[in-house]
Amino acid sequence: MSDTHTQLKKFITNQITIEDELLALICNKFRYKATRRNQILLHADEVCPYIYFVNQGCLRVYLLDAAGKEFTRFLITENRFGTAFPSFTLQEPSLAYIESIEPSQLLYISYSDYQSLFDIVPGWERSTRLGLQADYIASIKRIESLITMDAKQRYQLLIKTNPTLVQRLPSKIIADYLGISQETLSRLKSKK
Amino acid sequence: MSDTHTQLKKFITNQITIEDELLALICNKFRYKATRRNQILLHADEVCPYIYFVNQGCLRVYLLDAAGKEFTRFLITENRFGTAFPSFTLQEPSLAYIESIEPSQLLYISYSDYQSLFDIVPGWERSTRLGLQADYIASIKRIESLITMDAKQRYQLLIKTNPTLVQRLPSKIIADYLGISQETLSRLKSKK
DNA sequence: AGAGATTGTTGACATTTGTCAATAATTTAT
DNA sequence: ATAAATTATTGACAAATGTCAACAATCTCT
Repeated sequence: MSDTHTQLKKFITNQITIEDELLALICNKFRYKATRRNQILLHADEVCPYIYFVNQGCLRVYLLDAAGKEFTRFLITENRFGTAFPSFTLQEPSLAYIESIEPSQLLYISYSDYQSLFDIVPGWERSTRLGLQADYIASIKRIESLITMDAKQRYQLLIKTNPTLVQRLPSKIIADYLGISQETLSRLKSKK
Repeated sequence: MSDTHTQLKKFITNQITIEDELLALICNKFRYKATRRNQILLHADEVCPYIYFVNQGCLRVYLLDAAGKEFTRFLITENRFGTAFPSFTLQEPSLAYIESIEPSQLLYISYSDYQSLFDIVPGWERSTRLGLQADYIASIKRIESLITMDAKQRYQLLIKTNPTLVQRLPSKIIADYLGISQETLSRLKSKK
């Protein structure tokens, strides 16, 4: 486990002060998994059993409507946690799919292990709260961009806040993350 | 304090099991405030000093762009917590304003008292985490509605999930909460 | 109760964005 | 390396929504 869990350890010790034994207690609950490109980790209507920590690669949480159109709820890259959050948290069927859009190296923990850590490890609740705070703030910013900005402004914001993502992912996916069509994004790019 | 804090107590005991003395310790940090209609509680560019709990009435967290256009980030009604979350959490200048759109009865706690409770009261961290989880899930649903639905669908969803809000607030505010113009909303309503 | 302010409605038109389709470019898998 | 699949671009057009303006309806405050 040594090497596979170092990023997770760093993530946690960045948030809280914690003894090595307790940190190990947390890390022991996380198992390692490598995925291929486009591998589906969760289908809609399933209850999401895991929350993932991305060591390497990229996860995409997306919705699929009746017409087969896809909408990207979240993109999760290195050193971030990600899951179908409502489904995992409430243990109810997911509206979203999870896939690894790149070959990825992941850690994952089951719902029951995740829950047990709240009682077993002092500090885990704080670490989780801080993570949630950050994720919630990010989602507020996203809502704001969706209600106040047009397609072009949102694209430029994304380039500014997450330039790597834009370079790294097919623009098809960037487009539906921004809530616009592939064609509109293509036109935005050519017009400056 | 008896009566003014009963709703808050109920909110907390709904989430966690807690002894009366500890619950009192929490409640003691919350002060009471009555506001008039349209009273501004926070201006943009100020660091938000408080998080509010709404006993009665309604808070609105909104953005104002250079052209004077308003965008409603959140509406907070009875028995919910609300604040300019990024500003309060990170103690940085707010992009948003907070106003009470109705005459309201509020409880509020300062940032430092809020922080101190994490260390003083076992259970407060859990209560906060659970609240955050719920708020984060709500914001994810909102993002989804913004990227997957058109104006009409979003309006119908709001009617379904929050019928009271739609009746109670001026449709101007409902419109910019939905991210659409007042005129578009007016047309949606007449066309069914 | 009534004046003034705010909010809501409607029409005409502009703008943005989406959709469909054809083709080009790129990537992937063998 | 090459064929097949995927992704990106572009054009023409349609649909959704925004903007501006005029007016009506409704609140609100004294």
